[in-house]
Amino acid sequence: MPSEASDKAGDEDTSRDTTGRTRRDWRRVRAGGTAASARSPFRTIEPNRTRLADEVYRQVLDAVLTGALEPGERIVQDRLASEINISRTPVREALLHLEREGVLARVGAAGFTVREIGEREVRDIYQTREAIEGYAARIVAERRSAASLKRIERTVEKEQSMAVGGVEEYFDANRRIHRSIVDETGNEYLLRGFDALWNRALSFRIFATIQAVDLGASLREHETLVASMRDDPPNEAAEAMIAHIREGLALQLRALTEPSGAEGTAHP
Amino acid sequence: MPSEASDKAGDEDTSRDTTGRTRRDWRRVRAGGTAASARSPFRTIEPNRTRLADEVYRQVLDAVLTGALEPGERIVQDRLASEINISRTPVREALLHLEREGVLARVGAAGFTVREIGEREVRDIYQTREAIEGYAARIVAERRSAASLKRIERTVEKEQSMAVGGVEEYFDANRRIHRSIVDETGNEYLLRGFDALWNRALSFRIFATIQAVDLGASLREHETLVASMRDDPPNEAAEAMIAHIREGLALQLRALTEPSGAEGTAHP
DNA sequence: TTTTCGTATACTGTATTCAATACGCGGTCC
DNA sequence: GGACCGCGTATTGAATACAGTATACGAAAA
Repeated sequence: MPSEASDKAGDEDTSRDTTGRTRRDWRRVRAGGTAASARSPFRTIEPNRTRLADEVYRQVLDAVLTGALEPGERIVQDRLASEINISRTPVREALLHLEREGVLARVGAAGFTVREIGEREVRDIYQTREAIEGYAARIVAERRSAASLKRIERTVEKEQSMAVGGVEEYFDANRRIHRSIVDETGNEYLLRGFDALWNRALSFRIFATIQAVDLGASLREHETLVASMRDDPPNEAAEAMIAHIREGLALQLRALTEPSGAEGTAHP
Repeated sequence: MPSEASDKAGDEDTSRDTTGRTRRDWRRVRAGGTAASARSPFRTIEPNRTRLADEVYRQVLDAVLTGALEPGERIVQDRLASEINISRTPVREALLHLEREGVLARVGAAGFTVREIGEREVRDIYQTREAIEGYAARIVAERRSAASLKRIERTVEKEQSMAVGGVEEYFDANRRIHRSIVDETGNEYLLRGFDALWNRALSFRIFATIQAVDLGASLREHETLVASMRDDPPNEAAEAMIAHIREGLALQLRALTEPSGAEGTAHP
């Protein structure tokens, strides 16, 4: 059951009452998810607890991802707020959030801008991917769980069949494949790191520069990776993943320097 | 030059002028850090741009780290704000920041609490440390830079001599040693991940439970790690680091289950 | 006594207002 | 013509005000 790493911190302990009033034991409250009160015919209705700030966050991130907001473009809280007809407060919160994630940059009294990216940062991002995904491959290989491998295999197959469209679809499929591997570790921290990293990478449209790629070859590589996790010792599986990503970096850098469209195999 | 990974995104490009007014080229502005305007004898004096929210963030984090705020303890925006004599706005911002970093948890209409941690999360944290630090060891070993190794070695020596005090000092020294290795990768993302992870770990006082540890043995292990990075192939250096951390996890878990104080070697 | 219901209120989320600051434009001096 | 300087103003940061919701406490009923 991947992606469900809810921390059921089982400690229980009555908290010291500093106010003198009887009060709820805050240590046990909502320490993870709603624990589905057993046997009710009613489904818990998730209220519209949509925080406006989250909505704004999503919208701005999408805009950056789709390129509607280009790197270097200026973002003004007040203007954005009035554009979507809310107050500045949630807008501000969302922008600060994006800044902390490295997508935006605060620029003094002049607002925010979409951050740019240079070759150095591309390298760093790919390197960090190597750390996270290489380790994930190691863990999966260590566990050698048939179920895990099966799920990853299925993802590879599914995405393989779906990624017949343009480059965009392909990269999205690729992302889901890689994500499924990290997901299988069941480690919430690793997965969060992965997502943050890809968000950041995509926000700079790193992958958009690659045009002419051999999709088939790339997908075959993923099958190789799965095979390595199943059959090879853990450190070799990690090596394979790292090599896979490293080739992707090389391709990326080639595409950056000669923007005529890169040749060769694609491993974004 | 570690810890100074300022991304000098060298792209330059005049931004299209949408407003018609002459305006500054927002693409180049503050694309990372203050890029030290070349050759000035004066150091840029960072003005009192102390955002209140950052101050609050720091204070609350410190409180959690020192244990002044215990896990499960409730935090109310309004109360905190009046305690430090500012308005609720920056307090709110700081708390949301801490929530996103996993230190606090939002608890519906009842405010925030300091998040608790369970064994599962301890495992995840240590695992993620393996990913980041293991990879860092690999990179350092790959580069085999004499300067890098020297710096790490010096850090180990220095911290070794300083960590004669209590357990607190020892853990802090240990953290600096491990951090120096990640730092030598020069990768901003890895380093940020490392810091976030340790902040989170420390905020739960994971290490505080270990009492009786053999400091000398632990320090010798660090020397072994350095030797491995210098002399062994990269994947072996990574393996060594992972093993080192994994032993630390084992010790930690033992300490968690039998709170009588653990025996044996310490590798936090 | 224990459980259920109703209401006061204690919170957060959002809007609005106030204050400070750095940007950039226009004028001025060389 | 180009560099410098000062002021208006755009834009953020912080404070205050407002509204909605879930919590907690007390009263009533079983």
